[in-house]
Amino acid sequence: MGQRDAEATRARILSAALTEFAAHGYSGGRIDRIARDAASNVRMIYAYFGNKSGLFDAALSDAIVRMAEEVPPEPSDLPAWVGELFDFHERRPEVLRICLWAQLERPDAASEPLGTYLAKVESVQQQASPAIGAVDLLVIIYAVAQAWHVAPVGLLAADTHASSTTRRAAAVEAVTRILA
Amino acid sequence: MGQRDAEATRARILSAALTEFAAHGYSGGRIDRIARDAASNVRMIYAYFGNKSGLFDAALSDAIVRMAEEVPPEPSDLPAWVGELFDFHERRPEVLRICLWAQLERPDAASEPLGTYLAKVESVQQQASPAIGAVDLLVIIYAVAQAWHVAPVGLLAADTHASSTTRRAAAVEAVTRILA
DNA sequence: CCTAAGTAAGTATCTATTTACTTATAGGCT
DNA sequence: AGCCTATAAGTAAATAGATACTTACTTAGG
Repeated sequence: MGQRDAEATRARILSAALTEFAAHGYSGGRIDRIARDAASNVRMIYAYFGNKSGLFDAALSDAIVRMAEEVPPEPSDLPAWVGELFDFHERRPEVLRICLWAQLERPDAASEPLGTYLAKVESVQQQASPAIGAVDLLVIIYAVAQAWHVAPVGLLAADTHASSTTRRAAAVEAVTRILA
Repeated sequence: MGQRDAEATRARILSAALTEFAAHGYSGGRIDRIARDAASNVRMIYAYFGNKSGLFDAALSDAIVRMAEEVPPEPSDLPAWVGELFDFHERRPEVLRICLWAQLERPDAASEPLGTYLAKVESVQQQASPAIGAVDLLVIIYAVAQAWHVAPVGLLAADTHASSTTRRAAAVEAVTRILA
């Protein structure tokens, strides 16, 4: 294990790719920058990931898997879960950003790793009411957790003395009321 | 007013730009395609809008203004308003898409036209509770209205027999409960 | 006939991808 | 053990195609 460590290089490239694509998206992301940031080489990227889209998809999957690990589905306490999702998005904004970008630029990419969350749907089913189905409930909770990240900046600026604490509380309270 | 109509050409370019940027984003959007789709010319785009970012910002502002006109703020009945917002996003997905893209690629662009919505904050103030402030409430409502457009595709696929009608009802119901 | 709308054909730069090359390292052979 | 070599890791430089933006020109119409 000297300077030649395939796994380590691969991991560095993946990490740099997440940063780059989260910041600039797929078509805005630059292979050269990723190679430089990873202290590696353009050629290695193609050796490991085939092409740009392969790299993007790998970075995306990696990010989703990481999220699924850090914020495991918790159907028994959905208000608590929205709080944890909120925290995660504050802690790791790159994950949400690359997901949003994937949604816009490559909507068909990496729907796979989502299986973890899908498994939760059934458990939620019982909490769902006739007015709001299980999947719709999850979709809404997911949206509430990231609401402040997709809200127009101009709107947020209106909140002169806002803190992430009060926002988090608002998200939890909203989901609590939805379930009431 | 023959074939030479500056206003009409400008409008065609703007419309084509909205379509293009909504589909591919700022850095993915192609000036040549916009010129072709507008049945105009690359040179005209630069004559009217200066450069690519000028064109993007113009298309974005135009879209936001159109939204503000079609779905006017209605603080007195927020559940009804979320329903109308939901309908608007179904009717004109380009507007939401270009807004999301602006959020990611050019977060500082075009916060101006949002003033219309900001004016509503005060009216909402009274409906806000200590747990959820006025701005946060608007942010959440805004997020719920577009929830199905930012939800991972894989999650939506789980909803085998979903319709926009039931989704709309879910959004309205969710906001109703939040306000209860 | 003069101004502004419109057109066509560049140009310089950028960027994904490849080709041709160098160096480290694991493992078989003596 | 110590050499030798096949293979995988790493590098540098070229290429081919896009793409934002310009320059030089043409034509409509008041």
